[in-house]
Amino acid sequence: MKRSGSISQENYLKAIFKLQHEHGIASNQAISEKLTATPAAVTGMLHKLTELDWVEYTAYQGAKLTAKGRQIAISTIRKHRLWEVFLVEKLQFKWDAVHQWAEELEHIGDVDFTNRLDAFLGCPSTDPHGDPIPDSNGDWKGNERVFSADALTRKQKFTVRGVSNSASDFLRHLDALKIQLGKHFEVMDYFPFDGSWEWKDDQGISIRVSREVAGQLLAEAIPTNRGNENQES
Amino acid sequence: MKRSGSISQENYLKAIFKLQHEHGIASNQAISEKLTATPAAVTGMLHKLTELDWVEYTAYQGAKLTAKGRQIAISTIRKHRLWEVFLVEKLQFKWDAVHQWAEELEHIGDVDFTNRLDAFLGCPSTDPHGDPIPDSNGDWKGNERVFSADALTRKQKFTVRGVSNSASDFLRHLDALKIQLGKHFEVMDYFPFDGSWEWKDDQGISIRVSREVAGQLLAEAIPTNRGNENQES
DNA sequence: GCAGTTGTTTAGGAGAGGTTAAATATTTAT
DNA sequence: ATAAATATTTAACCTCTCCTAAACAACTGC
Ligand SMILES: [Mn+2]
Ligand SMILES: [Mn+2]
Ligand SMILES: [Mn+2]
Ligand SMILES: [Mn+2]
Repeated sequence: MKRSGSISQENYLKAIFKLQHEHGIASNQAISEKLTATPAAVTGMLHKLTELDWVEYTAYQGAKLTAKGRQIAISTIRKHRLWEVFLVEKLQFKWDAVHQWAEELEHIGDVDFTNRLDAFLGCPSTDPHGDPIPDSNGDWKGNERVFSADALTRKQKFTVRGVSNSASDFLRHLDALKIQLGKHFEVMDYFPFDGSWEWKDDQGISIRVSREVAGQLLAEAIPTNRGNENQES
Repeated sequence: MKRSGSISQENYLKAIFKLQHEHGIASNQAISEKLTATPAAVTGMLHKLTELDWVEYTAYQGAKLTAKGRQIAISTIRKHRLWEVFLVEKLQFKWDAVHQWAEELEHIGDVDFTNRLDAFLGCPSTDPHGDPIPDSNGDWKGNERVFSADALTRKQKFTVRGVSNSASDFLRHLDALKIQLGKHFEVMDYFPFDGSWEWKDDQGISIRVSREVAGQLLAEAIPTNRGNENQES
């Protein structure tokens, strides 16, 4: 089995998929920004994707994926995230360096290939940035208990679960702060003056975290332990 | 660092590299057959590659790689063969199924990426078809003791070292004959009538091998053991 | 409700990499 | 040496995906 669509088409479907989740519909402009193409190019491609029946598109309104389009988008995202796991776990890339390569690798391989990669990696459920990896049926479980770290409250203990921004400079900044996925912190203080925080890690080491950082970090609250130590399964 | 040339350009350089080895120069027709493109397309691309200084090309004569062209070709071949090892060793693909995917994967990754992949795979020296894998300097050691299996002589013991044809149907035929790389055989008989052979493996199991098969198998002779059992290191 | 701003589409065109068919070179055979 | 066969190049055109500039639709403010 060959690639579903061209590389460019798969990139469009992926972009529309993500925008549809955020805004219900993917506007021409939003797509054009996400793919750094001109709005004119987007209009042209939307016509083609409509022809292929992968997108439903009303002029001046925006685009939504059809069932087939969504399937292709999800399978591309699945491949992207699996390759990212491969790059970090097997090739020892840092998490800020994998996106560019995954952006190319995601267009390679059919269902069988992807399932083999998945199995080889031990069927991971999230990628190096905490994003869920769809299974071979295109299903995944979002973690509903995850929320933006700027919604934390004093004394709250939490686990870092993901980032809502995978830009290299942000990820390297997290490295500098020694913030990694899975790490536990406790909220020590909040400073309304600039929206910054003080968090303390397991070793009792405190870090100062800016509003910008907290706003793009995803956290999961750890229930206050009442005679029950291990919340992690 | 990004890709050296476009995917198409890399495919041309690879084809020219191989043809140059076989015939000293890559003719338009040979290239066109190897890439299943029309001769007209080849002429066009040779002009472009000449512009880039990756190829030296004389009209009606043929093409040869420049130093830079050879470097790109070798690095592409290195990636191709490393990915093939990955697909067989890590994703459990059969050796007849890896070429198609490697043909796409070979265009991904820079020098650092490739070296990481190489290290992860344990710096293999040959791919699943016995072909040598260039190191990061573009050097590799060909095995001079390897020759075509149709040049064997009766009573000769040998090791299967490679295939000179990686087509799926040939590889599956070898699977059916239980012929694998590294396996030892002894030549029991040769039948001039149809050029076929009888070979016996380690377990004393005999197989009949056609002229076509022997002609595309690469063997390495095992020196007749004079009080020296293990020739393999 | 109408002007202005903003977003979208259309028109025209570019470049990369192909194709087919015709024109040329080159090689082979007589 | 010349005619025929074969290989290569050129010419014209195609598809894909992108671009810029101009036309057009849809919102916004008042
Ligand atoms: Mn991509
Ligand atoms: Mn990711
Ligand atoms: Mn290729
Ligand atoms: Mn191979």
